[in-house]
Amino acid sequence: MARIKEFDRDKALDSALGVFREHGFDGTSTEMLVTAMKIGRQSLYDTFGDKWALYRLAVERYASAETEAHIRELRSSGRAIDGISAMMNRVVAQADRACLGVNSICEFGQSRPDLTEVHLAADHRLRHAARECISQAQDAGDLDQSVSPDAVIDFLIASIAGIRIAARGGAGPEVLQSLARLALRALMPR
Amino acid sequence: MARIKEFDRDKALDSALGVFREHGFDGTSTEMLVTAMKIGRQSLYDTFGDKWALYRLAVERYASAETEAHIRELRSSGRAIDGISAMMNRVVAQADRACLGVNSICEFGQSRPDLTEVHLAADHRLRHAARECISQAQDAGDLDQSVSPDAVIDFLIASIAGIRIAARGGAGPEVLQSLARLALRALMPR
DNA sequence: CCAATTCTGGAACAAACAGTCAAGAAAGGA
DNA sequence: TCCTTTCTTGACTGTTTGTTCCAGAATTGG
Repeated sequence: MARIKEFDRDKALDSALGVFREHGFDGTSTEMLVTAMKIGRQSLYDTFGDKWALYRLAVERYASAETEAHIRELRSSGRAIDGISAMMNRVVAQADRACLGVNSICEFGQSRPDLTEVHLAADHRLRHAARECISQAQDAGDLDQSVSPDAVIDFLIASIAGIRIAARGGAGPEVLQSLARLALRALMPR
Repeated sequence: MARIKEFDRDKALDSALGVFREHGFDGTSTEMLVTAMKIGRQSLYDTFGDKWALYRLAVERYASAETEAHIRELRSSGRAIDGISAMMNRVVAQADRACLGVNSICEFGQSRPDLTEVHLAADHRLRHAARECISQAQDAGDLDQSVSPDAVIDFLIASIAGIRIAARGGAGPEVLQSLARLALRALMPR
């Protein structure tokens, strides 16, 4: 058993994540992985099990980091609505890099229960944090009260996915910005 | 050269489309294709060239049919805004089947120029038809005038993608319905 | 400095892959 | 009937896949 050290493990996982994110699971070969991770083939299998386990781990890591980043933005400002804006702006700013979450949902749908579990966990975590923020914004009169917080989150998440797909399809920054602006418009009080 | 007859060709292409739509390009083997299409391997290669050509053709066919369906809904009613609603409702109603357009953009991004071309053509066609409809709705006071028609189309397309990703991720009909409703809300006059 | 551990590189594996070949069945027309 | 074209079938090729095995280099700890 040859495990690589903890420090390199995380860096290697990040490299694998980058490949999966760009090429998907089926589009990524072990050759591409060992090259990008700069470790031997054997170390890969000893450390991560097999290709699928590595993929699942990468998705898990990505989902966790992304969720954390969303929440950080949500809480970045005193006014809750500004936090929501900040979250969407971050998505727009980073839309040039493919989203592993959207990618994996697209590639596998609901066909892999262990993957679905990962998505559900991240969704649950983000939903929990966002609910609070959204309620605040509603109380402050910055968000329409007639839309339930859960519906708001669903809409924001779907809008984020839409923005990322648009970006992957070639849309420029100004278009993405407009998409985010319109998404927020849907939630404003009238 | 053994070409299969025109009638079967279309049915076979539809079958291939169904497989690609569910499993993507890399996730689909020629074995799966010949089984689903119910033709011999040789007929496949003689008729369609190779796997990639068949895929491109399937995407082209799908994009064309989907664009046509969107436009049909857009023009289904006297009031333009009702047409837009109808388009979104159709998307919600059919969201249980994966979208080959979203799928192929997710899988290949901008890396295949011949694919990008197909997407651009469909986008152009839909945009052209929708512009007219949106202008009408704006003139009728059913859509906010301050948002440019092109921005409206981009937003609608992105929202459709978002709805479809949500569906593939497991969202139920009532959630999808709510997403569509909120998307339209963003465009309403205030 | 030695010995155990950890990692690398290359070779090897069976399975699956996309694509080709050739022989024959089916069908259609004369 | 016979001949030509159209299509199916199954075997075949070379490549690539994911994974494992093994010998040796590097690193580590005592």
